[in-house]
Order: sequence, then C-alpha cells, then structure tokens
Amino acid sequence: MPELPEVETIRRQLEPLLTGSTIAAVDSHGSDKFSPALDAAGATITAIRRRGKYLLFDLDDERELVAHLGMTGSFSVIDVTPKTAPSCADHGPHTRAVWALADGRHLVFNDTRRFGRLRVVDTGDYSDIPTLHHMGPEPLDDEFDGASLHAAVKASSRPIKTQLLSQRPVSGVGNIYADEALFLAGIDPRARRVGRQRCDALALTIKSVLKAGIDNGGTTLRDYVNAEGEEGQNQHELVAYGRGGEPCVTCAEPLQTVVLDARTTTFCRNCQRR
DNA sequence: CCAGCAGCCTGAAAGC
DNA sequence: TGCTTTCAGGCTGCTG
Repeated sequence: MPELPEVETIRRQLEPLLTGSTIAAVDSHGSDKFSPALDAAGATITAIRRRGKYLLFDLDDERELVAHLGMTGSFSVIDVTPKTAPSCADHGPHTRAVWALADGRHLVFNDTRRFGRLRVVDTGDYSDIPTLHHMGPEPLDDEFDGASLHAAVKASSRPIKTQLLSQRPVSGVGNIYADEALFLAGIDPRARRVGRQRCDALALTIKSVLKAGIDNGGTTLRDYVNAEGEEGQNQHELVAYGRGGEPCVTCAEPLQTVVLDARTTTFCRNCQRR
C-alpha cells in the first residue's frame, strides 16, 4: 500500500525519465477512475511532484495529471519498438492507463485492485479531489512540527490515529507508518487527547519513520514495487505494523492488535499510553 | 460543518 | 483436493 515513502521513491525514478516528454496518445480503462487519463493527450510533462500520497505530473498547458496509487497502483516506463498505439490490453490484465510518449516509450499504470485514481486538473485546482484539497503540511517540511501538529489535532476528540490517516494534520501517513510513528512516540493509537509535548515527540517520529522509509526504498508487504519493478526494503525495519502477537522490541510483551477505522492497528499496551 | 460508515476491488491465504 | 470465506485498506460520497 503506497504511502509517502513509496510514492516519493517512484517520483524520484520517474522524474528524470519523463521530464520533457510529450504525450502523443493515451489509452485507458473505461472506469471513471481511470478514463480522465485521456485528458493528458498532447501535453508535455514539465515536472513531477508529490503531495502526500499523490503524484503530480505538471503539464505544459497549465494543467496537471494527478495520480493516486490506491492499494496496488504502480507505474513503469517501457521501451516499445517499433512504435505502436497505446493499448492497455497489450501491457497486461491489470493495466488501467497507457500514455504513449512521442519518442515511442510507454508510461504504464497498473492497478490490480482498482483503488487508484487518475485526474487531469487545472494547476493547483484540487476542488474536485477532497483529500488533496484539504491536505495538511508535508511531514518533511520545517513547517510541520509539534506545534503545528498539536494545533491541528487539539480541536478534535477522534482517536489520534484516525486523525493522522485523515491527511489533515499532516500528509502522506498511512496505516503502516502511523503504527510505526505512534509506537516510537509511545502514544496509544486510540488516544483522544494528545498534548503539546506528545505532539512534539510524534512529529519527530513521523519524520523519522518516513525518512527511513524513503532511504529504504519503501515498504513492500504484498504488492508495492517501484518504477523499476523492484520491491522496497523497509519492511525489514518495521517494529509495530504487522507484528501483532510478536514481542515488543522494547518490553517484550506481545503486541496487541485492534481494529480502528476498519484498519488493523498494532501497538504495545505497555509502552504506548492513552 | 463534522463523524461514522458502506462501498469500491482482486488475489492470496485461511477455513471447511 | 476444491470450494467458500476472510482479509488487506485509502478514499469517496452518502447519511445523520
């Protein structure tokens, strides 16, 4: 499940491959989630950015192609010789969009479970993409710190993990990195009141787990692969997520698993406080 | 406006 | 062995 480190890894790989490339033709899956990919035809990619878990392809006509990878989305760039018209069917059963570049290469979006989404919007106009529209600060920017986190979460009495997953206090944190950051900060994911001091700690652990995720090329549990088709290595560093029943690395008590917002949540009831 | 929740999806794994 | 059920979960859009 791609979160910020996975999307950033893909962004870094695609940027040098695609900057300056013109999209000559497009094919897409018929679903409304993917057919907006067609709108990018004729445009040239001028930059590739990331906001939270969203990948943003800047186009030269004051628009941008917005991509969310959902649970199983992945991008790849494929050499196609001789030049052929783009066809999803040619690339596999789970290909949801193909952008044929003017030089003959194909940018391919695969998404087995179709939780992903593609859109072309006017630059910066995210009014039809609610989560992106209301996205909190980038976690690795200086403007995100304990003070901004505390300011964002103090008004709500929803569980702290629920708030993190909303993308509003901070962007890019999903189920894996939320469990990791809360564990390292010693905060129970169900805590409904997190004061300034604990927010200071949590902001730091969010930054550290995301940085580590990027450094390790992302976390591969099931489906994630980068734009080169390679798995990440960060799954070997996880201390909480997916380790329910295993001993806590700090106190050796078995880690607890609960369901919060329909998501598996793993924590140590001994080390993490409400 | 916000909180809560169903629905979207498929393949791997577990259960019978 | 083979069929059925469960599980993974980010985001959208609906309801109260």
